[in-house]
Amino acid sequence: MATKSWQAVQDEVLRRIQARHWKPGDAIPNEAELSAEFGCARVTVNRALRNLAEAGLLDRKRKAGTRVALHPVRKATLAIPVIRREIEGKGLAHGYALKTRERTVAPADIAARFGAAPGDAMLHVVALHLADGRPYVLEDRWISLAAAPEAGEADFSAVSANEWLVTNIPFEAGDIAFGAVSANPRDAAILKCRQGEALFVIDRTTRSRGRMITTVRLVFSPGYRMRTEL
Amino acid sequence: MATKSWQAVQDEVLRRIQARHWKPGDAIPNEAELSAEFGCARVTVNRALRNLAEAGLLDRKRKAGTRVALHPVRKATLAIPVIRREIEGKGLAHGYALKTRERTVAPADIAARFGAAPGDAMLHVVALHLADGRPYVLEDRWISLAAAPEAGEADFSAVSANEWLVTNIPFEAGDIAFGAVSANPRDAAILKCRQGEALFVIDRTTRSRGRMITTVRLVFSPGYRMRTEL
DNA sequence: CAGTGGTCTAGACCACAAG
DNA sequence: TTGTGGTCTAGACCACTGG
Repeated sequence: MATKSWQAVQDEVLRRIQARHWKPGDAIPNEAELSAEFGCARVTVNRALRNLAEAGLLDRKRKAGTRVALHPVRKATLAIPVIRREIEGKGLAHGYALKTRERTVAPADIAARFGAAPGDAMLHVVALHLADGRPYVLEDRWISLAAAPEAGEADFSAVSANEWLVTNIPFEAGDIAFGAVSANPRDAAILKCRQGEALFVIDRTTRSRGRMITTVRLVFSPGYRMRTEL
Repeated sequence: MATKSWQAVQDEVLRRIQARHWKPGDAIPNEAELSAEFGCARVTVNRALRNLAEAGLLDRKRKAGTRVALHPVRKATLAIPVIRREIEGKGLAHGYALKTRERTVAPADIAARFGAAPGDAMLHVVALHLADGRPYVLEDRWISLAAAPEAGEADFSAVSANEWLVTNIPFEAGDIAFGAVSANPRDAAILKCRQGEALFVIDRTTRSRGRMITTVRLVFSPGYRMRTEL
């Protein structure tokens, strides 16, 4: 049997897992044996197995070998585009309205998130994104002027802070959380929904050059759903 | 300059992007040139650049070359473990209580999701997962008995349908959506929260052997947040 | 047509971890 | 200690696609 490409090897291994030929917890043959069986180079097998391991279907350890994952942790990959492009990607017209933009000191909870001194200068920007003229998502953002002084020059009236940051500040790392909140009076007023309505939110903080740059809460209009395949 | 491992190459390329040495939209040198500069094999450069492209930071096309992405689409990878393990992973005790389990025909909306005939036999299972004795998530699931007849034998009183399916039905593909809903009377009663409270929900459908197997709505207790790094 | 990324190979050495 | 995956190399051919 000459299984050539790494994708063919991956497919065959996947087939054996799904056919329960190799069961969860089982050790599968090592790379040398598989490359002999498939009649290909070991690197080819390595690429296929590495890929499956990244997908969570295999557990690999040096010396211990490769095993079929007992509890396959499905990895869903969410694409998080710039908001304008997310809307345009749905074939809708993107609209944008800056609500407030003010230089101020960070309130305690925000400062804590930044690990910043409470008195540090920050920029607080609130804006609404629209899709075909209807409220889509409320962007409530804090930017550290100590970490990103360039942001002090941008006025965010035409280009959203979301987009300005992506194109102007090199990104490094961050964390993101998803949740649900009840619309507070401000949310309801801006998004034109009822108070207390369930809204999907994303909280994101971004670090760059080792420092906290920005933290944002995105509050989506009622009914918003974030989808992906797995 | 001898930059050896593919990770070192990746780091150096990342550095040049973040330092705006290579700007968004710019074409960067081809693999042969970079491998010469770094004093390594072309495959090593290929691995580094491929990785960055998968992460959304580079756009690669044959003949056209490699460019720094104009609108880097951040990819967040969500790990979606079995619920029991998610709870145990937080150091909490997992509890489980089956609420209802009934053989019935699919209501129209569910049948539509399955692409099944409205009269097809289905299994409807509702259960509550607890963390340290407190309601954690409500699992409301439909299973196609036509596609997974083995499920008819399982009673789901001790092992949740979530876990039973993962260990007994080979997975293939599916889609997943995240959103927010207001607690309806049943949700509120089971999760012991107020009606109308904002709840985070996950809707997931899973296909296997080319057929729809199951669709589930997970309704989380108030305050639940799903986190990840990016 | 020709340049660029995509992949394969055979062989080698290394790094980690189980016993 | 030793087996296993992780990676690197040099060279080769292929596949796509822009000009």
